[in-house]
Parts: sequence; C-alpha cells; structure tokens
Amino acid sequence: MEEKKISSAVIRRLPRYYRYLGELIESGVQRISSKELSDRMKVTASQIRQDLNNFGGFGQQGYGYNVKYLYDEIGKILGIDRKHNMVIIGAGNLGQALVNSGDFAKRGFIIKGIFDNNKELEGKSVNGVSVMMMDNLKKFIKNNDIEIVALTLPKEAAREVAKDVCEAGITAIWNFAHTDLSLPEGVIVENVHLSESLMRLSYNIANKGNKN
Amino acid sequence: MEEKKISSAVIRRLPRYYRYLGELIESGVQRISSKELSDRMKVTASQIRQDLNNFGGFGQQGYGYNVKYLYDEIGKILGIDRKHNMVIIGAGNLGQALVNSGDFAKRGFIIKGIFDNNKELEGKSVNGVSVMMMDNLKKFIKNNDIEIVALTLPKEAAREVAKDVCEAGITAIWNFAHTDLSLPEGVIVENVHLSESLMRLSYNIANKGNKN
DNA sequence: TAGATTGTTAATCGATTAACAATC
DNA sequence: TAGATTGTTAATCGATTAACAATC
Repeated sequence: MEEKKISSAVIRRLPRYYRYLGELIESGVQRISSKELSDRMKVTASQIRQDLNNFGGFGQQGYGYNVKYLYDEIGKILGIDRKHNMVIIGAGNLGQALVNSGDFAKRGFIIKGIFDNNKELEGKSVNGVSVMMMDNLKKFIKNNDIEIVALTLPKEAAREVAKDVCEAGITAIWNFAHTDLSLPEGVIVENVHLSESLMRLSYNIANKGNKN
Repeated sequence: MEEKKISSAVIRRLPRYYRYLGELIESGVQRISSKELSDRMKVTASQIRQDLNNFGGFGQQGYGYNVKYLYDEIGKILGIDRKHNMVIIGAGNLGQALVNSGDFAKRGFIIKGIFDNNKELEGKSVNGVSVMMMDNLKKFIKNNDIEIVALTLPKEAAREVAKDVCEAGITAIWNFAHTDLSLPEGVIVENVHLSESLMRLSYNIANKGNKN
C-alpha cells in the first residue's frame, strides 16, 4: 500500500526503454550500464536510474543492469506479462488495419472481434476475424472477457459507443476518434489523435530554425 | 528575430485548442473567455492564457477571445494555413488506411503518392492513388514538391528509407515504424508508436486505483 | 582490494498556477 | 463608469540533472 504516484512523464518513457532493451536482447547484449543506455537513447543516465528506481532497484552497483531481467521487469510493470482481450469498433480502414497488424498480438493484445454498423461489412473476414454488427457488442464483451475497446469511428459515434461499452463494464478505451471522451470515473482512456500528431509535425516545419 | 523557444509541452497542446475552437465555430459560438474554455477542456485558464501569449495577444480585456479569429491564428501557428504534399511509404494495411482517410486532406495534407517494394501491389489503386515502386521514389519526391514522408514500414526498412529520402531533400518525416530514426541535423521527425501507446494503456489498467 | 556503477539525496531548471494591474 | 477578462509578473510545484556515498 502507500504507493507513490508515478508521473506520466515516467510512464511515457517506459515503453521506449522496453523497446531498446528488446533490441539489445536480440543483438545478444547481456548487461548494460545506465551510461551506455543513455548514450544509445539520448537521455541522461540520471534520468534512466531515477525512472527505474520508481519501481525498484533492478541494477547492481559496479555491474549495471542485466538486460533480460530488466526487460522482463519492465514488461511486468507495463502489464504485458499477460494477455489482454480487445475488440475494435469501427471496421473502416484504420480499424481493419489494426486487425490486420500482427504487432499487437505479439505483445499479448488479442483482437477478439471487430464491429461496425454498416450492414455491407457484416461477416466480412478481416485477418480471420469476421465483422459483427453493433447490436451484438454488449453480449460479446461479456462473453469473451474483453478488457480493451479500440474506437476507430467518427467522433459522434465514438462518444455514443464509449458510453455504451462503459455500461457493459469496459474500463479501458483506446481512442482513435477526433474527440475527447467524457467517461465515468475509473475508466482509462489512451488517445491516439493522428491529425494532431501531423499538426505538430507541421508546426515544426513552419518553425524550423527557431531553435534558439 | 530573437524568437523565444516555445516548449514542446505548449506545442503538444495547440492542436487540441484548435480542435475545441473548431467545434465551437461549428456550434455557432463567437466569443469565449479563457475561463469558459478552461471548463470545457479541463485545463486551467491560466495555462490557456500563458500558452496563447507565447504567440501574441489574441484576446481583448473584458471580452475574451473571438473564436474564429483565434482558430485562424492557431491554424497559422501550426502551419496549416497552406497545403503540404506528402507521400506514404509502405502500402501495407496502415499505409493504405492513411491514404484512404480523408481527414488529412481536409487539413491540407495532400497525399500525392504511395510506395512499396512489393511487386504484387504495383499499380493497385488506393483511393485513387496508385501504388508505385520504390525505385521511382526519389524522382517523384523531386518532381512533385513533396515535403512530408510518412513511413509505414517495418523498422529495418524504415531506417533505410529514411536515410534515402533525406538524401532526396526531405526534411519532415512522420514515422510509424517501431524504431527511432537517426537523421541528419535539421530533419524533423514526428513519431507515432502505436504499440507504445497500447502499453501505456496497459500500464494504467495494471495500476488502476493507485491514484494516490 | 580497486574500480565501476548503482541508488538516492540535493540542486537546478522549467512548467504550471496564482495573482493582479492594465484596459477594453 | 463599472465589470469583466486579458496579458504578464511572481510564486509554486514538479521534473530533470548533478553529485556522491553505498556497495557490488
């Protein structure tokens, strides 16, 4: 108990550590110091040690960190040491692309279903998952132990569906719609706003050179 | 000259202001105070005023902000008051989804081409844009005034292609590959790491309740 | 043991919030 | 003019970096 609150800045960096450690494993590196990792990742060694020590002492003085061990520990912290069942709502291009991508399954995020309310898509097979109609959604969530809902829908529909799935007991939403969702207490939202990302790129193009 | 450096925290918030202002315009609201906007956006009024005043005084004492004017000004700051030509490299599911989406064109990001090195995709029409082979890429970039390259490729290929397009004069990359790109000085990268986003969601699921 | 490198405390830096005078 | 609300300075808070004692 009495857990200290971890800042979101730290959490934002964890998956990046995880990715670098994964690549180190692939290239056969077994131990690494915070200094060496800091050189590769272009962050300070101090930040790496501070970040990790939010969760425990994973290193050893005079030695550094065992790559595989640290990788596994960060995996546990991130909650990817177990499977997460997911459904995609919205079988448009992006929704289908998510289903088609194998990347998420590799990390334990299992796409159990994809939903839409366009009758023409009903039954269409996307990477072996067939598109279902929205009226089956609530029942499907309950019967298939679904934890995460990804919303790849227009904003108005997304707001409605978000409300519905929360009523069905969902507490984690991966939101690709161009809107913020206002949800009950305790429901977690992770937003992916692609057009905002592109605008930041555009800002940096427009202000290139103002680096002073 | 003597521009003060704007922090990336501010830049990250700008597109969100832009989005809220756009919705206010749609619902016919003509003026808004920082207080009122802060209530809607769940940020402090102080932060809104500080953020905006990095770029100029867009409001009026005793009145607030003119919604349409502020919207347009933020659009200019973000560099979306003009068109940006873009190509997508990697005609997989995600690449095709980006081409199929009309959202980017609406904001002035025009997808001029999509490339792959899979011969089977050559000539395939995606939303009216036909897939080209990579050996045409450099020439296409030069002849079509391409400013932004989106990389929707596996990481190894992305690193290579990034190098190539920089040689062809590209200075802005929208990177969806699961890797960081090391690029020449002055080249801008905006990363979209979907699996990292999903891991943050997973972290928050695993640590739900530790809100103290 | 000597050298290396962590874990952790202290110092610095930057971002957010509060306060209020300026002014529409 | 009086009321409202900005623009901006000052205060606070939090995150990052530096330093170093602990220890493998």
